[in-house]
Amino acid sequence: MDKIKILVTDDHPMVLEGMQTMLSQIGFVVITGLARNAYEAMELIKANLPHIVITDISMPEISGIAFAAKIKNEYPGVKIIAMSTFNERSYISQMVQNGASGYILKSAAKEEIEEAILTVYEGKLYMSVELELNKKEQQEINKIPILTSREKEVLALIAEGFTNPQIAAKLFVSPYTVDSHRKNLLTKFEVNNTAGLIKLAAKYGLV
Amino acid sequence: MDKIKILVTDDHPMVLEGMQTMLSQIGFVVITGLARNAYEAMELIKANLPHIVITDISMPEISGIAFAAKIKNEYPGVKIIAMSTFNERSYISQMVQNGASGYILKSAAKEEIEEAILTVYEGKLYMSVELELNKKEQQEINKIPILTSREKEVLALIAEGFTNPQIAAKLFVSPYTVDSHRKNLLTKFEVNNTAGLIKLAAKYGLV
DNA sequence: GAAAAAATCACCTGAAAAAGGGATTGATCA
DNA sequence: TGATCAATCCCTTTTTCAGGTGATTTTTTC
Repeated sequence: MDKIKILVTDDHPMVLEGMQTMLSQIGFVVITGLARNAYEAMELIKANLPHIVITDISMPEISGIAFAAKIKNEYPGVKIIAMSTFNERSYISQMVQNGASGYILKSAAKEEIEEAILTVYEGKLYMSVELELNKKEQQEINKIPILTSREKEVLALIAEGFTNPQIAAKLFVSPYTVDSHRKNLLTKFEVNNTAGLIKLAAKYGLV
Repeated sequence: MDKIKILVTDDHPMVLEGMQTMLSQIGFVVITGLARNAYEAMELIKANLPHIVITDISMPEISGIAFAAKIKNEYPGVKIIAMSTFNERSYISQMVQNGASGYILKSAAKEEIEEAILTVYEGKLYMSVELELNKKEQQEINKIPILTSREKEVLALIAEGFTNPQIAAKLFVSPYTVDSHRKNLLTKFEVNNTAGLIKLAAKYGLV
């Protein structure tokens, strides 16, 4: 079979180096590019159209989250594997929201990266095993609701402390509409008031 | 002159790989070991006595901070360069307290690592230039309100999504009392509704 | 032992949110 | 082409919240 084309994006040269070394030891992949930021990466994607983009989550300028959205928008076929350090797993949900198919830690060993690439290449979802410290968290991730873009907007404004009328004015829609979105948010998050909503949203890194 | 002997400690294999590649490109250094944790590192220090130990700050089991103290205690002559990601710079002072002579970010390029090694080897202090943007951060930390224990209780229950009457029942007090606490919380956090309250509380790690 | 802070309780008002119902339009997709 | 979903809008009732004002009783602190 053809080799799986991979592009790696990370603002840390050290991580790029490490990734390059590791990936070069995997027979079935070929590195089509190493980028230090989303701009460079977009150029390289345009030039080479990789199968999979492995990207860091926290990068200056354009974050991995925004980057993922951009990729999915312009190249829906490209799979994305998010990469982060341990203490950033609150962003998992955001990455998944924005189209990531996999999530690995920077502490991942070669074998895990290999598995992640294969799994994602087959169209499945790969979540780092080191993430499942317990079953509860795993279950929780599956519980993270998928929000529409409008719902995300409304959620963000609610979190900022705006009331329905204020939000309605900002979005140029009727307060009734905002109320609908709000109700849908409560339903999706399975909570019964704003406090629970914001707490969960904060937990999942959505606000 | 003799080459500068360096040992690198990091729990992320990728970072070790990257460091190895980078350091091997610097003429005047030689890697005497790569360790994934403080235990391994102590063994390697014993065996080879490096001039400089470059260590990650956040590691499981023994943190970089404790590790630095250990090194300085047993091998006072060994210089230490702390390494971290961007969002950990609050630990700088602790590392310096514990004997680190240098601080670099994992995003450092080869040239900076080179400079850091030379500077530290000469007995001087090296601080990554990229660190200085924390006046706002400092201010924000000072803004975190001091809550009474009762307020913390109430805040936690609000965050759980309970209403004032429910909280009152749980705490065996009047709903009026809960309401008072709630209002004090809003005042202390300088917000005007629950959404803002929970968002801030989540940000500060209080819920 | 006095002063300050924390915790408690009370009442009122008006605004907002929650919970319930339903309806229309347009886009997307199988 | 029929189904689904997102986004929009509408209505009512009940409950909760936010803002204000004021007071008493513990507990802590100086």
